[in-house]
Amino acid sequence: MATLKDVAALAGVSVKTVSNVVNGYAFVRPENRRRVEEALLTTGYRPNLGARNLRRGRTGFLALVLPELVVPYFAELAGLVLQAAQAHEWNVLIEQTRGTREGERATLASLGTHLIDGAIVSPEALEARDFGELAPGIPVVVLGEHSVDLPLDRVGIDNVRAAEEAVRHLVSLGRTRIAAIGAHPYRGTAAQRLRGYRSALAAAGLPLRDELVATALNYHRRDGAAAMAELLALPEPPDAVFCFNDLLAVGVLRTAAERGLRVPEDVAVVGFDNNEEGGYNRPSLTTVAPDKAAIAHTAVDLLRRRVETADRPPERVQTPFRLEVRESTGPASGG
Amino acid sequence: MATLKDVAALAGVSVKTVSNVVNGYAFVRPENRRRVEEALLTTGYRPNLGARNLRRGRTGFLALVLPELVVPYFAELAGLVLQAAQAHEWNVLIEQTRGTREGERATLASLGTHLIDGAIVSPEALEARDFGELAPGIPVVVLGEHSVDLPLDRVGIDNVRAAEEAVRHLVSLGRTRIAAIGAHPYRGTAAQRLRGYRSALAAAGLPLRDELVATALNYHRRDGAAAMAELLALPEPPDAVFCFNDLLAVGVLRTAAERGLRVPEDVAVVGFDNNEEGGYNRPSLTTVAPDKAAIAHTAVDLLRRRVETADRPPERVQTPFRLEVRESTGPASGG
DNA sequence: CATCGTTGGTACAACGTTGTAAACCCCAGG
DNA sequence: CCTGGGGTTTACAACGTTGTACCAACGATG
Repeated sequence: MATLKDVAALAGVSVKTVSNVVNGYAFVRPENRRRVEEALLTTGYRPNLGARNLRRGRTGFLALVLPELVVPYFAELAGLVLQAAQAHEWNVLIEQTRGTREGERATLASLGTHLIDGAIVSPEALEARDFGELAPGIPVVVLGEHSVDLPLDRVGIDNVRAAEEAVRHLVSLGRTRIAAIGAHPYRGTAAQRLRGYRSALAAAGLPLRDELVATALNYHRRDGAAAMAELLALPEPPDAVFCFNDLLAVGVLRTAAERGLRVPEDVAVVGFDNNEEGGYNRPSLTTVAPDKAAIAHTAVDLLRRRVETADRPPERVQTPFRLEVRESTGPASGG
Repeated sequence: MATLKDVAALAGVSVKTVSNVVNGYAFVRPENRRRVEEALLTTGYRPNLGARNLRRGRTGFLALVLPELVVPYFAELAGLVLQAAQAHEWNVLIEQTRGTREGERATLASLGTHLIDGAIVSPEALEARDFGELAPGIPVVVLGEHSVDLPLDRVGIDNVRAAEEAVRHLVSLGRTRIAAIGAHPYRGTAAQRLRGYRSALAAAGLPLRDELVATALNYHRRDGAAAMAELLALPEPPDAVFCFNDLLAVGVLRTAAERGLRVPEDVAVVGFDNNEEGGYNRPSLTTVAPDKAAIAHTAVDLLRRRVETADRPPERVQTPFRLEVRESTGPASGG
């Protein structure tokens, strides 16, 4: 593969002159510029980014740390981050943590090797000190809530308000036994959504029943199905379910259908994330729809600014969301 | 961030001795080794991979080129490739092409910049010459079929046989008007699956009806829904549909339900890819299930061998698949 | 004609790492 | 005492790029 040296030899100029042409330096004699450009074409020169970055002190890489790509929310988000990063000439390195604290710690630890300019991290189980100890000096932007407050840039929606809106919607349909699926021992977003759920119930004057709050250690379809099975075994089963993500809701819909329940007539269901999948379900899924493109774009932009000037106070950006009302809480269902 | 030089200064030895310790060179005096290791700890040294790779001529990166992450099949595959690559100490760079020829050309072209050791490419619209011209000398493994035969390593299932098996299954249910959705002007896999569809019909003595073969320029849910709407507008609509991927099938199921058709009683539906989503649909989706883990693992391994020895004859590896029979072709449905 | 500023070009060093080769030390053997 | 040969360490160059400093040529100015 051709290097600057090869091009220079062919064009009969110095290496630096070729470098100047490549980088658009103004003062090059037309004659030389022509010769260099010709040589560039015939050799098919492409800059060695590794060397360039070594020299420039930047790597051109950005890490995107997330639990797993099979979860549609993260797949969609990753796609959008890829696009946003492209605009800033960043290559994206995706790392899966499998959502475990060990996985997340290991990933963060392997980050500190000069090969990335910064990281966008979507944590699930991380604790505060993990960041400080394991990724020292690396610019980091955090997606969503996390349990402990850290001086890091952060992007996400207002989960409390979003959950409130979802539950208020169920209340407005006349539902009184509204369950929640997705409580979690240490996930920050889960705590926020639970808080919104509770405050909305309280605001509506509905009682808080512990048996209607189901824990989910994972947020996959099967966990939603399992949780719904337990809720339906209650002496007084719920007439509405608020799920902390769409996958849980899909599992809920499946279980409800298997038990012969009609949605929304017997049980109304609301999800969270607005995965494409939910719109094609039968019934289609009412869901909290965060503006994922805004999240991706904002995260990349925050990271860019953090990389440029490290000594800025950390920012906390809230991106918009809306409630997407569909059949699973609608007036009539196809089911 | 600490460099070898810093560590060397602290330990009172030369840079090379530190390098030797870091790389496990045998002949270092115990006294010096101890001092260096101590200095490594106190400085928190981490090698600059950019520089190391520049020197070694390897980058430690691998590109995964695919149409889009929002398509569950690619998200699942990407997750598995990430895992497989980790075992070989490769970082994975994901590039989205959006499935267009221009996108794929641009991506391949941007690859030739020394920053990756090789690429795993899942092409949709690429033509033969694009590879040769745009990614010269870069080790490439191709996923799935593509139109033109090229001397490149390739991994995939036998799409013809897989499609045959799917259609045979529909025939065995007594269906006679079996439609196919997903024909495509230049996608290699589409051509193969169409061939399997045709040969299975022929083997069963069923007529080939052109109006039952629906083209889909994209393989998203909405395309399946649209194609199904057209098929149902036929004077004699199909009693079974074979979709070239699960997303199309999900769209088909949705449209069928909206028209009040029962699946599988009125129309049986088979998909392709075995996305997790399909198992939770109502009815759950019968589908061709390729062994994605095997595909990912094989692709990474082929690439490793190609990088190590470039002058091997290209290999074509076929990975296993099975037909996953579920409710959408089963005896009874919940719908 | 000397001086100056501008334009165009080059040599060199440096980014952090590792391979090569040479130097150093020490001890055994002649 | 010298020599040889191992173990141990180091200086140097190189990977491909770009910033800095410097040099050369030129026309304009005094």
